[in-house]
Amino acid sequence: MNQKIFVLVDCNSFYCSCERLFRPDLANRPVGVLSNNDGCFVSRTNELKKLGVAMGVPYFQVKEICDKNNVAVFSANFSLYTNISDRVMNTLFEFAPNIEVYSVDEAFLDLTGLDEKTIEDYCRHIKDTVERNTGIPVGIGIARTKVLAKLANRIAKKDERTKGVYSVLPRANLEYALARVEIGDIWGIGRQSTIKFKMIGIHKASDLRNYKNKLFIQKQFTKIGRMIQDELNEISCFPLNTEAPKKKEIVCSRTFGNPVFDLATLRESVASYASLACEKLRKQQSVCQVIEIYIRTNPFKEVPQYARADSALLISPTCDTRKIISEAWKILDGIFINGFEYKKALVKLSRIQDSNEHQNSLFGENDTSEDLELMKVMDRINYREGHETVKIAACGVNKESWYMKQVHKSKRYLTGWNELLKI
DNA sequence: TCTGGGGTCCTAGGACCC
DNA sequence: TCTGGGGTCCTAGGACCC
Repeated sequence: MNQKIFVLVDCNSFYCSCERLFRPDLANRPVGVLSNNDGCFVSRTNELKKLGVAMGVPYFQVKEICDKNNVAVFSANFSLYTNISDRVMNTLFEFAPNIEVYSVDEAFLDLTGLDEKTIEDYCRHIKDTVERNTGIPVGIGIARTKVLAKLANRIAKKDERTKGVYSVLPRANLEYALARVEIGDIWGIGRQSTIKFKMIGIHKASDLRNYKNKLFIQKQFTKIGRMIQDELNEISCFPLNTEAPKKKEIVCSRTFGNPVFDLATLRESVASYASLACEKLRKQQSVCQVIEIYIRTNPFKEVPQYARADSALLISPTCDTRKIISEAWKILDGIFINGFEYKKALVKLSRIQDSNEHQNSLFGENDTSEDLELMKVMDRINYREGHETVKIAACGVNKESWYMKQVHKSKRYLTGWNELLKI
């Protein structure tokens, strides 16, 4: 039997590592990156983790710790991270023809067929090359299945003796890893399932692997649960997906920098999010037929609460920002109630179809070639000259009242001519 | 004062059909 | 007393991921 070999390459503290690239002075300082609006920590270096700052914790709750320990705190700079991610992935493509770019900081490589005696050395070579080419440190896990590669990767990162590469191909390593990793730390097993697993006496990965009643697992934890169990037994269930499929839904939402009370401002934000969503829609050459709008107040604040969503089905699918905004506003007007303190709005496009395959409507207003050409020109200008160089007037010009706060943002070292690193 | 954003998959249950 | 059976399609909501 031709046994598969999956390798998971995962960037260490990815956003933080990106920030460090341009600030070598931060090499030994704790670094953290915040979510939009400078809300919560979404990336932390080991130094910051050691200070007890947990993933997802609100910044204001640990600000004192950060100040006291000279933590370098950054607002998220996603265009920078995406750019560096591309460089990392391009380097990985040199090592394997079949790659699944799983997220901004992770990729699975199919290394089936390589000599198992030397595969660890090969992976160390991959690791060194990525670090040399991009400056981003990575950890690598090697296994027969994706779930096990994830598990191996976890050990590679946690255990310094591995020096960042760990293989569970050897029997002894596999047993060691399975006995050590908690059930809740397995890829695909979240909080709810962890509770259920523990109730039936499954605490470690090895417990699940050895559990005899597969039917029960399937019944209680769905098909996915059974597949995870199989993967722990080195039976591959999750294949490598080398092509990124088109999105079936496109969501754009933001928390406001300041609370919003009036419909006019809410409309501006919804128009802006709709524009962004439409750009993504056109980028994958799709049209959509359903638009959903959601607004809500701040659930953390002691004020009267309100949240509501509604959607509209278009007669003819479209990717025209103007039509989407006008529909979005109709929905918004229907769910808006005066007197609340709004904190967030969301735009979701769904029933997405291929733009050249969808059926035109006999009755609705289909996108004309002029409409499509206009959108194309807008996208081209904005790509070349920067986001919102041209935009629909509905998005507003002065976004200060609602636009997100980013007090600690680093420069656009790679995407803005005026902000290139000076040496 | 201050708490993120963007996705996918699965299942149960209702609507509907013959 | 006693009230079909089987199938498909769709959607909402839960769970999970990074």
